[in-house]
Amino acid sequence: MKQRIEKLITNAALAAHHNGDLASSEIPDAEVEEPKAQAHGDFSTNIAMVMASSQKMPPRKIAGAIIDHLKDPDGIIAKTEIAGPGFINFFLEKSAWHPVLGKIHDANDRYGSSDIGKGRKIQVEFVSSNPTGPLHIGHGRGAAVGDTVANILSFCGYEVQREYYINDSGRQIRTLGQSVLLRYKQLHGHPIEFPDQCYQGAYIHEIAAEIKAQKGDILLSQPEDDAVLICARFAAEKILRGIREDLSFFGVEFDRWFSEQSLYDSGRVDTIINEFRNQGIIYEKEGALWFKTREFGDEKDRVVVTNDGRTTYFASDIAYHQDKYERGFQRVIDVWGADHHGYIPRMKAAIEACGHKRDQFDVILVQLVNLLRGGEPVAMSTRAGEFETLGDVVNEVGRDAARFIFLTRHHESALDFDLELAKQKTNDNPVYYVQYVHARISSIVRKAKERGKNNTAWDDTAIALLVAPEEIDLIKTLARYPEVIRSSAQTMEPHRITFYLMNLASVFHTYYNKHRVLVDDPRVRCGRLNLVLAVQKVIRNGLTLLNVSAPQEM
RNA sequence: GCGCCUGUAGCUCAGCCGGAUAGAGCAACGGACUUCUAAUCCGUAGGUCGCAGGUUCGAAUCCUGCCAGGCGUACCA
Repeated sequence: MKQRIEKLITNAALAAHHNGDLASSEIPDAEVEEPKAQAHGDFSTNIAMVMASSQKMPPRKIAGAIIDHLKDPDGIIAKTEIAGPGFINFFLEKSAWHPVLGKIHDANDRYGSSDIGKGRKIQVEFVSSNPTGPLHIGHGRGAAVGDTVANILSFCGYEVQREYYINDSGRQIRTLGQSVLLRYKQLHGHPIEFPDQCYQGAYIHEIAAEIKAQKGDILLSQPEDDAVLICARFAAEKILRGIREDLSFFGVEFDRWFSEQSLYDSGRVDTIINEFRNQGIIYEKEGALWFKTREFGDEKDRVVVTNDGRTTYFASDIAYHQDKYERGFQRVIDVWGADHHGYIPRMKAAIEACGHKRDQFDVILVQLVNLLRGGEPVAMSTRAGEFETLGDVVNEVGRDAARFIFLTRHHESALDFDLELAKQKTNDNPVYYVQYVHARISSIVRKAKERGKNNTAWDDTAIALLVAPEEIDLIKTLARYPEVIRSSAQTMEPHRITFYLMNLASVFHTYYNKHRVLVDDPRVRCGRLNLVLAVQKVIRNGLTLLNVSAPQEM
């Protein structure tokens, strides 16, 4: 609808120019918004004010010229007015809104989808938690954001791939092996000293016990390095299995699990380091190899190989991201914890050094989650190994509530996640508020069938009877949905959909409390049934993007 | 020190590529169930948009400086 109005305005401005009413041919794209105040109409534009300087005319006069040339062949505009310093306000006929329902009816579960992605390949990499411990609630937020962004982009015509990068190489994996081996020795009655930097959690004990059950005391007689490696591999595999299970339980499925170690095994890391060396963007200093990220806008150069010959995490990350583009992705999106934001400039540098554009790489930063129970913070120290895992949380509050709550904030705002609140089935808890709409409408449809009053055959004359203010409000809200999806895709902000759904739910509940759907007049009933069915479709559509269920009853 | 993020109603947050009188939920208070699910709705009240300048016809929104909180600033990941 908004786009239609924009078109009418642009055409009118062009016509005004051809007629000599507007001097300059410089016609900016009309920007149309929905005014906050109802008195300002259904839509308004500031185009006359924007054009004032280039046209060298007072805004209100420009507005007048545009209105004079406005063509409205479909008769959707009831009234226009020039207001304030030069706004043009549009008041629409109620009948202008009715076709929206037809569109939803026809598009069904594709309503709101678009082709802005034009089939371009895009990759979303998210979670990518080290396999050194179970996922915690912060990873859950990253998972919800990444998964939903992927859904939205796919809905908007991108070819999306979801990927999880497994950091299965390097020091932290070795530390994991050492931690397990120590606990294993302890189980065999050896006195041990357990260093602070080792992983403290109870799961380390469990893994050690499993190894003991499978292998007995055989590791005790092996060289330390071998034993550590065996423990590391065993533990990482086991933990990764748990991570997959937790994610799957949370409704997240990846297209690919990409191993960091594979980049070393295939020699990719060495290759890129040599390439950069030949290009002169990697140099040696004090025994280490440095990548000139400064030349690409970073504040200082970064080490890729340490002076004792170990590659850094950054080195494999360069190879990894290069590989992504070689797989044909035009755009790459990484979802990171906000505490990694300092890493962005060097990653952008790497992207550019590999011959790609900086804006082909985006990072979505996700702020931390404070886990609370009844307002009291829950201890969450990974080092001490005291935490509730994502699995525990999802188990306790349910997948729907967890996913929805993660998306009730802008991803860069810190989020308080209260376990008690998340379980509450009241309107403190927005998930149920939205799901309730779906259930209520399902109930209406069931009742209609029971009473044999379920004729919903499309009938323009029945739709035309939807003229109550609450009905028009509802249709207007439904009309906004495609725009919300588009902006959500463009900004990669999934919370826009969550907010939209809460708003749609609110408008629906208001309508529900004021009007009855199953009235005696068959045509009014048919029109209203079609209206609520459209609401139900959009609610389901939006919840599906969030991967939250749309229940038939509650 | 430098960089990034945040600061909007008592609380939790939207709005931020400039628009008209700044929004929602919760909490508070007062109402609405013989009806299609009260997990709902209606009403009242609540604000120096951190502070100070600047740009503009117009600033919560853009720019500068300051204040407060968080994070980062490794030959860690």
